[in-house]
Amino acid sequence: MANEAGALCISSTNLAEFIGVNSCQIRKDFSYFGYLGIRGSGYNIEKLIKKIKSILKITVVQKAALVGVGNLGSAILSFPGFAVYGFNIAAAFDVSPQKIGKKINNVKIENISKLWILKRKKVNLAILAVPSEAAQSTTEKLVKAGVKGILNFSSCYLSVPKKVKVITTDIAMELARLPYYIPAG
Amino acid sequence: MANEAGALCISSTNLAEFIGVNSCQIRKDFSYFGYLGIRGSGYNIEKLIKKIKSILKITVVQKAALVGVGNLGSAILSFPGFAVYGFNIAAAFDVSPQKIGKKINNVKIENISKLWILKRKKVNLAILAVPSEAAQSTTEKLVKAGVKGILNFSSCYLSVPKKVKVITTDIAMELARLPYYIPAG
DNA sequence: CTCTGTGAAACCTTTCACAGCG
DNA sequence: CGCTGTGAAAGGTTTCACAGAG
Repeated sequence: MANEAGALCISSTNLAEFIGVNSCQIRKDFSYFGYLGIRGSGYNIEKLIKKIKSILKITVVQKAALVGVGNLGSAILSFPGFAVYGFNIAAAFDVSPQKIGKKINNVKIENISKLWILKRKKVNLAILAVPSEAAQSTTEKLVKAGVKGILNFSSCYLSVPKKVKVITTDIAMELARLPYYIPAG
Repeated sequence: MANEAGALCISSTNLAEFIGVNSCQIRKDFSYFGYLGIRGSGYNIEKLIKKIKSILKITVVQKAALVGVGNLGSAILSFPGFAVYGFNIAAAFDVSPQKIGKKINNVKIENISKLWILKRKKVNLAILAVPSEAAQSTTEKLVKAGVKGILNFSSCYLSVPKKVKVITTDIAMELARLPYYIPAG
């Protein structure tokens, strides 16, 4: 049984169709996680979610800091989607005196010079939404504050020690990928 | 000669180091574009940029529409980064009467029921920043309005005709990828 | 009979290593 | 001598096809 709300299981064929890939892709990938399907019925959805969350290490609530409360940063602070994956924006920082002290979505904006408190607060993850010019220097402060993972929204390459992981997502570049697929006319 | 500001050429080794990949990767990839390097000196930077822009079809200014002027949508409207790739946000749409008629960054927010004007305005690209519940139905309206490419910020899969290209970028999912790389402790 | 899990085959990407141009 | 461009080798991923569990 593999269908809409209330279903306990989903087959590789159904799941593949749903996300637009081939069904053996799903089976091969899941097989690397061990035996988690039931022959004849498919994959138990709850078990699958638990397994994926445990692989991604998002079983417990993860604290993240936001650095740079401009337009994008404010949008991120108000973004409801993080809760789905169990994220909690535990702190926000900016340089602008007009912003420091204000609260957005119940998170108080701190002076960026106080980044070191992340170490004490045991915040491992940071979302970097500062202008490109400030990206590398802010990254270095984050690394000093003990941050181990950075989600970088600036369009530049960040140089970090090997133990720190950076994921860059450049909105303008994503948009720039679209015209390639569109026939002229 | 391949170095800082003012340089005309960059070698595969330099470029590779700069973006964190292997140099033969660069040479092999560029070789598919034809002969564009100069043995002994490297790749002419200006020529390289032109070539990449022509492949991506971003040599002329591309018009894009924004749909959904919430927190994220407003941030996108004020985002200066699109100009780098020659994008122009030519129109913005929302459902909320409080927002319709207002201007952000010199773009007037229109009623979403007027999406059809995109056809007349020859806008091929749309940035979708509406709540997940509205994503599929808004997509269908965009397709009817002749949009050929959609940059989707909602976390859901969009079903579209084959001739339409969707690129999804889920901010929360990007953040969810980070903990995997971080050793427990 | 349905659907998983998996070897084997096909396909694709990355790296090596070097001939040869500027 | 420096650096590109490229065959060949290595490495990785996707698809096929089917045995066998439920």
